[in-house]
Amino acid sequence: MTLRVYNSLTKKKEEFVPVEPGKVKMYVCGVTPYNHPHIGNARPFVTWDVIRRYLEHKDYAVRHIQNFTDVDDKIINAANAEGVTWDIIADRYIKAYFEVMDKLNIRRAHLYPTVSGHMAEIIAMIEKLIADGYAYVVDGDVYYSVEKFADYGKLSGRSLDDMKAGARVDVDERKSHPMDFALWKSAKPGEPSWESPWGPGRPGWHIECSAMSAKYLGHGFDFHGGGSDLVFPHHENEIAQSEAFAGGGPFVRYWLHNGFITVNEEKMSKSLGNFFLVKDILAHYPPEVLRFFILSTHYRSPLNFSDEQLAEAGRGLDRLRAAVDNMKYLAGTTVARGGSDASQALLAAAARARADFDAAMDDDFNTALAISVLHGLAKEINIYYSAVMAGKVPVAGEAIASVQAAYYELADILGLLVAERMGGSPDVVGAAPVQDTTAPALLDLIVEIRQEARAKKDWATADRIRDRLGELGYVIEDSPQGARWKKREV
RNA sequence: GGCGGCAUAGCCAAGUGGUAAGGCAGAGGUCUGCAAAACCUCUAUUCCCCAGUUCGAGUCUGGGUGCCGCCUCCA
Repeated sequence: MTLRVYNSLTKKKEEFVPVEPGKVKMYVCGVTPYNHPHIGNARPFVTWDVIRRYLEHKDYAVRHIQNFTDVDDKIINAANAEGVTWDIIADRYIKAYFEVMDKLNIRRAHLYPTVSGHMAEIIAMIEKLIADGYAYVVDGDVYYSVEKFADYGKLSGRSLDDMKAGARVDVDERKSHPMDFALWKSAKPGEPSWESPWGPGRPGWHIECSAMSAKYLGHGFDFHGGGSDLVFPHHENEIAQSEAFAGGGPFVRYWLHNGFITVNEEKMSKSLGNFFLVKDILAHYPPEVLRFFILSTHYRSPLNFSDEQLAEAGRGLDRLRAAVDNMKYLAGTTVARGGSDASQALLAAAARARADFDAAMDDDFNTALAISVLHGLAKEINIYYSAVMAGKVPVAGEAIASVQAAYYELADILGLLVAERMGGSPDVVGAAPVQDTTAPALLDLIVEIRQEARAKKDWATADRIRDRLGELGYVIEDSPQGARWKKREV
């Protein structure tokens, strides 16, 4: 099966062909660390984490680079407001970034290059752009001359004339074209600065990604992504810089952009002030619920956030988790063993789910459809579970193990159900298992006693035990095969 | 003003021109001592509206309407 991806540059779905067979090089625009990440920030990283997981599932060796823009006005402003240096702010929020993204089970990129760590590369790139006539120096600032780059506007689909006409900002008279953008900004008093051939200053916003992607991935790498608000001007400018620098294109083969998270149908952003911090959401919901919520919509579509939607996502995720519980229970149960037509049907369902899942993901990473495949398999598992619990079919241990493996494997591509597989806590996806052997033993004992009460038709005692355990967060389920307890889902 | 995107049930949401996935919520049923869980059935004669192309359109074309985004920092 071939992977097809929607390329923002061509505005079409295209078959994915890597530059080098078997390898994928991807660069994802990271955050400017000046505040705690909000959930709008979380979407691209969950999305790219799944993209990477799926590519690795397809046996590609993935090289994943994601930057931190640690030299920036917003950081400088935050630092001045607090009376600390810029690096204190950047370090603090880089830590904050990792703290929540780790909880969301986002695998770390192979490298997180920073602007401050790549001044030499950035300056060298600017020097060449000047030497080649694509940039000019004015009073210690360096600007990129958009008119020198014939393809300017090809990503965002706009022409220089359109932009000149629609310019809403006061034009700096020193620029030769209103859309020319800064490659290097001369230092103003009190700002952090670095030495350069044009005097002390700091890089413009866009040049870092051109310089760092070139260093770590080379020219013409496979995937470049980020939020769709980065299409213009950020990515447009990156193309202009990198293709001018390299003397040709393409800078990037496939551009992928995720849609926004909205609140009341409006874009969630720090500047609008309508954002929810990830850490605050995680105080009320398990991280996996947020992750599931994000993946329940195709990455290019807008995703409206609300408490109700998140709760609904949680209930949908519970269904997937319940199927895991049922499989685990069957695997550990003592009911009669042996194969059956039902177990054959279950194995067939698992094989079908694998194929359907891949087909969904091959179609531009359709996670919403992939989740529905998982729901379909969950249903098959539950049908089998019901049949076993009703005493209609024996348990086929090998079938269960095989289906469980398939289920976990698919869930893992989405980065879900990690706690179920690892036996960890749902509070931190992927956390170390909590080994508490006493509580299960006690619960087994209590359930056993309750079964004796039930055998004597002492319903009052049986119900009291069930009610009291319910208050403690444990659910009792009776069946012809006996009673089982489980911890109530969050 | 320029450029782009989206409109599918009560809610979320997928959908390759061939007769509307999945989830949540809701109703009924099976099972159960009662529950719970699970399962079964039902819940869009129809995909914003109007034309057109086609044997056939949620899917293509044109025109409306509404919403959103980018054009300024933004994932």
